[in-house]
Parts: sequence; structure tokens; C-alpha cells
Amino acid sequence: MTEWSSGNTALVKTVLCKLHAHYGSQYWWPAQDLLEMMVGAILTQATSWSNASAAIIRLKKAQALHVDILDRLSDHKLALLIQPAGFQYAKAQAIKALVRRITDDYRGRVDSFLSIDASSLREQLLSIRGIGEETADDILLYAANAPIFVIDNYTRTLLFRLGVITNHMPYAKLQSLIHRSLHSDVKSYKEYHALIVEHGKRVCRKTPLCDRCCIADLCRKIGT
DNA sequence: GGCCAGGACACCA
DNA sequence: TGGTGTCATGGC
Repeated sequence: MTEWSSGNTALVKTVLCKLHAHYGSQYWWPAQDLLEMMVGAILTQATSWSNASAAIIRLKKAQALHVDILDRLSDHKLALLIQPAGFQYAKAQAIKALVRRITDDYRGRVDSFLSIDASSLREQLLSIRGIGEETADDILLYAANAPIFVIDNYTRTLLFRLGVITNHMPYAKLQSLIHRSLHSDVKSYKEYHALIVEHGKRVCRKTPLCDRCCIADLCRKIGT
């Protein structure tokens, strides 16, 4: 299975439509603060949102969720603050590297950093140790409002079980297929991603709960 | 007590 | 290029 057929595009659209009908509209990212969104994207790596959220609350209580303050915090102190999110030392280094970039190259202005063109912003984010493709695209879509579809493990699992991709399709290739299949729209991309995550958490887990799946009739790998 | 969660990265074959 | 181990916490 190497090519993406028009049937796949239709199937993906149908699936997203059914997920929306089942779960309703998703307004996924609760934060309004742009720095909080970027930090949250790092904190939630391989971590439940409840744990990441607990770390954000600790940062807020410490009044540390500001570029200049984060920049001045030691790695150790930041790691202690974000401990509930897990992988705290690696994530502290990534957050520090991010705010250092914003401080050095954008005079500490988050809005200036996020307003550069999406391609350059993605390159900048990916050059920061601890920020990979998914986290960079999270930031592009939710903080920079760029029409970038986020590919996460839930998306991979869903599309694999639907039978439209192979198990290890490279990130860029999969993202390109999605971009060509779906109308480029920031609001829709945010909602689609949130719907897929919601479905992944509730039903399409590692061990899927196919008996309660709203798209089981479309799935080619029931129970796997 | 084990499994899993809104990844990234180094290392090895 | 693909597979694997490591990083860590908290909820279920």
C-alpha cells in the first residue's frame, strides 16, 4: 500500500464527519496565552493532559509563565515546577531553549516569534532540542494559527486501522497526504485533530474498544 | 502493581 | 532506515 487513492480521501472525510457527529464540536486547547500554548505543547509530550495541566498550574502559581522569568530560572528549578508532567528534566531543557530563542532573536516577544512565516517558524522550532515534528506542528496550528495538520500516534493508529496507510509511513509523507485530502483550514484542522485524539483516548486505544466504536463499520482492522 | 498517556532523541544494526 | 531503550509522573 504505497499510493493514496481518492477512495482514501473520501473515507477520511467520512470518518471525520462521523466523529464530529458522535463527539460534537471540540474546542481543544483551553489556553488563550500564546506562551502557555507553546509550553503546554512541550509539557504534554507522551503525557496525559491532566498531568501537563498540573504542571502549567504550578508554573502559574509560581508566576513563572513569562519569557523573561523562564529564561532566568535554572533548569533544576524549572524541572521541579513542571514535575507532574514527567520527563521534567528533558522538558525543562526544551522550554529553556525555546524561551532563549525568543529572547535572543525576537527581543522576548512571543507574538513576533509566532508571526514569522510558517515554514521558517517550523524550521526554527525543529532546530530546538526537545521539539520534534508533532510538537512543532502543535505550536504552528494552535499558537500561530497556521493551517498545519498535526500527525500524532492517534492519527497514525486510526488511519492504519482504517487501512489507508502503512504502519510506519514517515511523518512528512502522511502529513502531505492529509494536506492534499482536506481543505486547508485552521479551524477545521484544530477540530479534526481534537476529534481524533478524543476518539483515540476513548475508543481507538492500543487495545481498541471496537464494540463501542462509532466508525467500526468503516474499519478494516477490527480488534487489532 | 501494571498499563498507559496529546514525543523526542540517542544508539545500534 | 528502522527498531529499541530511555526519560518520569499520575490516573485508572
